[in-house]
Amino acid sequence: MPRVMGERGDVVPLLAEVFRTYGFEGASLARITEGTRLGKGSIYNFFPGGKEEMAEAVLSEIDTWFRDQVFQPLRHAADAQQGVADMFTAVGRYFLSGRKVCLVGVFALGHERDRYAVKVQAYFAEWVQALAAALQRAGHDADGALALAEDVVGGIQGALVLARAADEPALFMRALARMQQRLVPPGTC
Amino acid sequence: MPRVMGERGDVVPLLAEVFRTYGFEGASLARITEGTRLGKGSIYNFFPGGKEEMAEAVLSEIDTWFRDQVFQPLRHAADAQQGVADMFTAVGRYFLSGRKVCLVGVFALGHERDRYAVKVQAYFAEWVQALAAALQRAGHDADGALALAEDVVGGIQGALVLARAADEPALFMRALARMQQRLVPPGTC
DNA sequence: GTCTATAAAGCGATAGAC
DNA sequence: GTCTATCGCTTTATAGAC
Repeated sequence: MPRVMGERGDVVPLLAEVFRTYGFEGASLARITEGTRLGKGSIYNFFPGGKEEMAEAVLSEIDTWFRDQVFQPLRHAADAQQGVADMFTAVGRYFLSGRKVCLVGVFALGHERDRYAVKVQAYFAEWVQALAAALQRAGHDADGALALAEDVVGGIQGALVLARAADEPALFMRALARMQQRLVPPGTC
Repeated sequence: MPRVMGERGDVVPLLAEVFRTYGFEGASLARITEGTRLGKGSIYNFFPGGKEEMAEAVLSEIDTWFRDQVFQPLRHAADAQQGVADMFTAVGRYFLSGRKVCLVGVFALGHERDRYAVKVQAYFAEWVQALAAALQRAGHDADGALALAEDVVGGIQGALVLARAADEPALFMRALARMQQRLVPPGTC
């Protein structure tokens, strides 16, 4: 059989884009078929569980990406300071310099939180924890590192809100730069 | 005719709650009638324009509340420092100490942003501007005040995301306290 | 694996009785 | 001003041809 086109994994990024654009309830099957260029039959062949399974797959892929590209580097970078800097670079790229929104954040604010509580909770908890560990290795005390990590992860989410509200992606990058500046001096004053 | 029950204005807060809980697309008329305890007939009597007009009314009420309770005090408080402190108090109360989400933030992240672009944009722009003005009156230079204002307004939105993701309202109040601490020393170091 | 056709339910909105 | 009944459309999901 000549596998004509993509596997299930190829569809997930397209699905993510649809969910990001319209939210879970707004992502109708009409919009999904349009965004994936796949018929309903194909979609349900890949995701027999329907929209719920699609969102689950999207969240899993996001989780994997952040674990590989952000959380693990934060935890295991030889130079903790550099690991934090790399996080800002990766995050700026991931959110397309402020033009892309965080789906987990969207789900967290909406009614979707209840259904995907575990994954939504784990995503932010792991991010804060990994960043706090890096900051501690860079010289901060435990309490200060945790507080700073919460500020930064929250600040990133808030900057995405503001950037999209103002339709001004540059606002996000400016906020990222300021947060990074706020972290670099561990013992300086 | 014995006016049995509420006027249009009494319905708006109930509508706001429904939109906050389910988002615009998720706020079906079934959920709206349940949340307002009004039949479809009554709803459409108050809001002939349907859901769109309902959301417009909700956004307008939010805008009015923040202008009266937050933006104007920030701009005209005799003591700018105290005006900023009052903002944190008002915001903490408004969002029920982190148990309530910001509808404008939800709309900003979602597809609703396009339809309500002007109001969403204006809400955050006015907030940042009013806070920056207060910070400048409190001793910050213009650029620093604007940057700090963006950090704080964004930080509030982000803290709401994190608090709801973790289902831990206290996280929001802790973030508020840290942001306030970051602002009070204008000339101290 | 991909499509079209279709079923059953829910949607926003309207009409008309009271 | 509030209700119930109903319209037409869209929704999710399934069935079956190819």
